[in-house]
Amino acid sequence: MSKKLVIVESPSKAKTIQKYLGDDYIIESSYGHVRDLPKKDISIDVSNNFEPNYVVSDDKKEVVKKLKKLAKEVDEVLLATDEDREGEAISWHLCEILGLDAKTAKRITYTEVTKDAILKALNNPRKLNMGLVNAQQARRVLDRIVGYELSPVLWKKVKPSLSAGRVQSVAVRIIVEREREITNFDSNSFFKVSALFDVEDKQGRRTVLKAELPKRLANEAEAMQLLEECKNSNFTIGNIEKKPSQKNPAAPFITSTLQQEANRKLGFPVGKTMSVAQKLYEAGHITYMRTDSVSLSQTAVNAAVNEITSSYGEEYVKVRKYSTKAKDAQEAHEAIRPTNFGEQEAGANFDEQRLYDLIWKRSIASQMSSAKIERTIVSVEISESSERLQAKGEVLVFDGFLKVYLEGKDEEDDDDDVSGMLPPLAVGQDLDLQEITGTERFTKPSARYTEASLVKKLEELGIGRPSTYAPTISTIQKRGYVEKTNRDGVERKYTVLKLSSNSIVSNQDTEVTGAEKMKLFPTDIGSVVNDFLMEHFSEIMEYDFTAQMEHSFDKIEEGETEWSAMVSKFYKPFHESVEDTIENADRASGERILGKDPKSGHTLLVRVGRYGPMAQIGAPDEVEKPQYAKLLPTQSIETITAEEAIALFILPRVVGEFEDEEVKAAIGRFGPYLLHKKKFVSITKDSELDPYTIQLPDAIRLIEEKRVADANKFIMEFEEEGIQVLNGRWGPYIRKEKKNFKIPKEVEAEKLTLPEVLDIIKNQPAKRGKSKAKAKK
DNA sequence: CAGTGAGCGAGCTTCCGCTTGACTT
Repeated sequence: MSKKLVIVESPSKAKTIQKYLGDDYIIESSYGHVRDLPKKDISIDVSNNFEPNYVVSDDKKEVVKKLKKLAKEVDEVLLATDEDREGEAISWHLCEILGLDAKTAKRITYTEVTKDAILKALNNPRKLNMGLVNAQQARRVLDRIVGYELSPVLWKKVKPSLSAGRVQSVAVRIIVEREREITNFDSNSFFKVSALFDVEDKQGRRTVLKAELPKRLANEAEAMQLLEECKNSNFTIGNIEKKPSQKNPAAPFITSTLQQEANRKLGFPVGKTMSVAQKLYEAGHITYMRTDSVSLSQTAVNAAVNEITSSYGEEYVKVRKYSTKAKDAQEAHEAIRPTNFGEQEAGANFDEQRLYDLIWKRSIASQMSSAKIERTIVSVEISESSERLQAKGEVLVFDGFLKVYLEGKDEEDDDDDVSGMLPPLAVGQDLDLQEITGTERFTKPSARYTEASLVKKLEELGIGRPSTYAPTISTIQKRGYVEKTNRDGVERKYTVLKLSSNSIVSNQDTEVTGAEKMKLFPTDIGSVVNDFLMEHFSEIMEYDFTAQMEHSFDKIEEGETEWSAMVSKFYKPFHESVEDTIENADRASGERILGKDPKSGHTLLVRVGRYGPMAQIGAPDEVEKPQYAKLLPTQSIETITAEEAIALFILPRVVGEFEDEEVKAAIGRFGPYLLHKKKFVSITKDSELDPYTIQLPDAIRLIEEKRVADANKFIMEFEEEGIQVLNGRWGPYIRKEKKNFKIPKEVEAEKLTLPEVLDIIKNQPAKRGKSKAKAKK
């Protein structure tokens, strides 16, 4: 019997396929790409047709060794990597390292991991598609050139260790531009009018009908005028309009929509969604989670139909085919769905269970009938005004897919005020007015991005791939271009006019506006780098740069263009502008001159310095030694005012004297602190105190609290050995010569003896030392 | 652990897209 080796990309997939095939087949996994350009330098021979220097990555040496050995033992190797550009390239690299002839090697593909699909694929092997492989090489080489030529420009002109790239730099641009849009937004106020009427419901009970003025009124005077007219008006039902409508379910999940929905409904950051989904995938509960295809296999549709029929009834079934919107989608996999629809619950922990539940519901709902809704719009006439009010009602006639699942929204529309069922009403009916209010509202700028809504935007622009959304978002945060933070809102007053019992009262109310939770904000360094790249490398920063590139890749795939010719066409002008920029561009610091310091008369400016954003008094030509102060975490060089900048120089500030020594307040690397007798005391955020305004009594209290905490810190001490057992933030730990050691959970710290302590120190596992270990080499 | 911001120079940093583990301060 002849043996065959089938190579796929993912080990979980290998396991599944092994179940479908007999002992004649050995299914192994390549764990993704097996060769790549080394990290240390650009590794492309520009003068030799951009020849890439591919090497087997360190973490793939073992895999490659195993595959080589197996390839020798079998009669045939089948390349079953994903059916997309990257998958085709992996197969080609496998040929290269396994010594297979790329012209004759057997390539098999399938877009769903079902037994039928796999067997069909095995019977229809094809040859390697070198067009796809070459398009991938162009993609790889181009990304390397952009990343490895642009980043060093930033090291020279902005700050070391920064990075730029086709995907990440555009992601940062999106965030920077949105922030500026918000900063420059002029909020206008307007008035919304709504009325409450007393009416009888079906059972004859008094109930409330809410009606609104469909349009906005420009100002208080207009609102007041309408209310005045209403004072002496009668209100009657003018018209009742009923409109049947229907709602359709959303398509099954792909990576980007899963990330968005898990963020909206479960509050997961995108990286968490991916790692939880990975666990579900490895346990065999769901199909592959990195996909851009909304299609379901026939097997899956049948299973969903069975489940819907038995759980909800036949009238809830509607088989639907979804097509993928993104035009650059590669559709190498199915949509993300449960592998077994009969399994309503799965997952090893709460997070996995919740994510599985979401996937199960979304997939099931995608094959369910539409919800039927009857919308009613009732107009209310005002006898003394030409305006009309409107009441909207919605009745669910048939729930359909809503029985299971409704997609979440990114922003609540407060305009969309649909209340459920309306009471019975008749045309010409008179209405009893309870009250009418005119409420001042404000126009809002576009919302800041969350991780998930940024993924949505990137996907719309065709930038990035399912496997890179989460890593990209983490990269731009790691580089310090973007921060995910909360922001407190500010109070805002608004006017409410209320007409009731025939008199109009005007009141001021306050609301909190602009509060943000887990939103992406650009940092100053992010803005400075963005502006620099926009000025000197606008082509790469264009939102459609990737789309244009994809267009060229299509031509390579079709064999119209050589991949190196395409890269060359891009490289020449790009490299020239890199050299020109290095030669001629000024350093970028985002410097803004805010005016003069009133005390010294010297220039007051803000800029990004070596340690981040700072304010400075005195330009280099004015004074020998300028004064510097770091900006607060909430401030930015783009929006800080001169007053705020001057206030930064108040620190360090002497609060007063305590026990014959000065108490100083300042802000350091770890936030605000007090300094007294050479001891640091943090001014914690929750204490509502800050170093600018803190007074002596509060300062003394903090110092004394710290003394108590320090006193409780010591559990025991072995002075001769220089060992202490201390209470820390994460529980008790051992300290020796400035090194900390973890105490195993099961050990009671209070009862430790010296030999036990020494034992813990000796057996402490090495710290995670990836970077350190490498540095030593 | 907390205060820095001159200037020099060595050595380092960096991309995107496929995959999983090995780590948790």
